[in-house]
Amino acid sequence: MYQAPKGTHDILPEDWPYWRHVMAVAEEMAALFGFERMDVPIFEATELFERGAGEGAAVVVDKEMYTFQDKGNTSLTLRPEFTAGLMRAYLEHGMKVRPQPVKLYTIGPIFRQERPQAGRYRQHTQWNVEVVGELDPAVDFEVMSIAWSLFVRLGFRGLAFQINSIGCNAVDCRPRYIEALKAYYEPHRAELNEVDRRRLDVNPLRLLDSKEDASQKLLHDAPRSSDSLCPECRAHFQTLLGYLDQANMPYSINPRLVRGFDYYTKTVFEVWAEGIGAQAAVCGGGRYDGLIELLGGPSTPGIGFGSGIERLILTLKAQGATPPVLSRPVVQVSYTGKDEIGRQAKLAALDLVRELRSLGVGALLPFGERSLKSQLKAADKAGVQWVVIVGEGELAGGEWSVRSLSDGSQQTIARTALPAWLHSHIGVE
RNA sequence: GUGACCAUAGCUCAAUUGGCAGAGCACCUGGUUGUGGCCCAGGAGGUCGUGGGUUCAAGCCCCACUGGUCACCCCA
Repeated sequence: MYQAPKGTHDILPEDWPYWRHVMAVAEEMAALFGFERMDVPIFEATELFERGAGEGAAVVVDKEMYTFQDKGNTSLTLRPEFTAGLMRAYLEHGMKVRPQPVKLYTIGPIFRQERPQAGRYRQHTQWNVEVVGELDPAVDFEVMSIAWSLFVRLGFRGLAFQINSIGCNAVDCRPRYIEALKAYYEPHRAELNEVDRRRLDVNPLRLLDSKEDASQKLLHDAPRSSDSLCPECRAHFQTLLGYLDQANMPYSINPRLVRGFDYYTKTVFEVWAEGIGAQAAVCGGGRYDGLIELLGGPSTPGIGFGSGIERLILTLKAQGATPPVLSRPVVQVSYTGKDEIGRQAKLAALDLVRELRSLGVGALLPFGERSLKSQLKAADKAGVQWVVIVGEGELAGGEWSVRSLSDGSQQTIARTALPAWLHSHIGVE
């Protein structure tokens, strides 16, 4: 038997109500905040993602990307994120001539070859929101607000922002902070395990979200990036926190919240919700003022976030939320009879469902040679309100039987009057 | 990539010391010629994840692989 590739999932009919609900609310929020949808290809030139990730992360990134050669020997990669592709499109279409900032969102699958675990898949679907071309902290606030609004609208409980500023690449900002961090940890090198010693050498910021016991103890007194910001980054951060205060949006400054890639600057944030254990974050984002320049464009600020739909649905289910019910057909047209009468009845049923559907009335047609009993059972399971029965007596009299499945009552209605009658009785019990 | 646990019908799970493959739900049919839900009866549905090995005999023991879950690594 074939099975879906590791880390991928089928979305079954019974899951679709959740998907439709989450996507509809995301679209609704985008409209409310004035974001426009823009879609980018599912694969891009490999180099885009490699350069987007920066030198330091290239090795790690390569390892987890789905990269392949096409028949023209071009190296392509299934997108492992949205931001790089969206910024490529921003540059390619000269979007800097549009009114700034450009507010974009997109929804679609992204691909990373990681070991699957709860809420983490090799193919997952992300809602991604970006604002390009404006440095105002109010933009940071706007982006955080749209994420927040989505989760509130979905009814999530236990919501809280985690926020931090990791500064910029100015010498008196993050570089100075990283030196301070190294200076703090270096005397304790012997206490660290192998993984954290490697972090100390390669990516000291990552020591901050280490889950190792020894590092946990050291964390309490470790220097905080938000205390080591240059004047500009400090002012940006303080202004943003002021906006959050004024809006009464709950946050905690999390000095351990960092990002792995060099182009991230200033604001980083996540939203945490009750629900699915180790993966508490329902969205993660940050400011990337260095990215567009890294891709060969003019220095342009940007900020955005991504939120995994699968994880949102897991959270919805864990919190016991149910998506809105979908409208389903309310009528079934059943037919019965032997030989020529059966054929006539089936033809009449075909005509009636066609007419009902053209009036916008959802109608089901049973198939095969099932007994009337079997057809009624199926109607019950399908949840229809009315069953029209066409058989020998009905054909002879020109009046068709209409049975209400809710109370079992049954009446006859003239054939010509039936579509209008049903149309006016939809939803009426 | 590392570690732990796991894999039997569509789903949830049984199967004694290694000795005939099972249940509930779901699906189909029937319970008198044309009437749903409840009930009753019957039916269909399995390479016991895959491939090797041990054994007279393997769902059960051993090995490998594939996949799942959880945590780590990493997290654009």
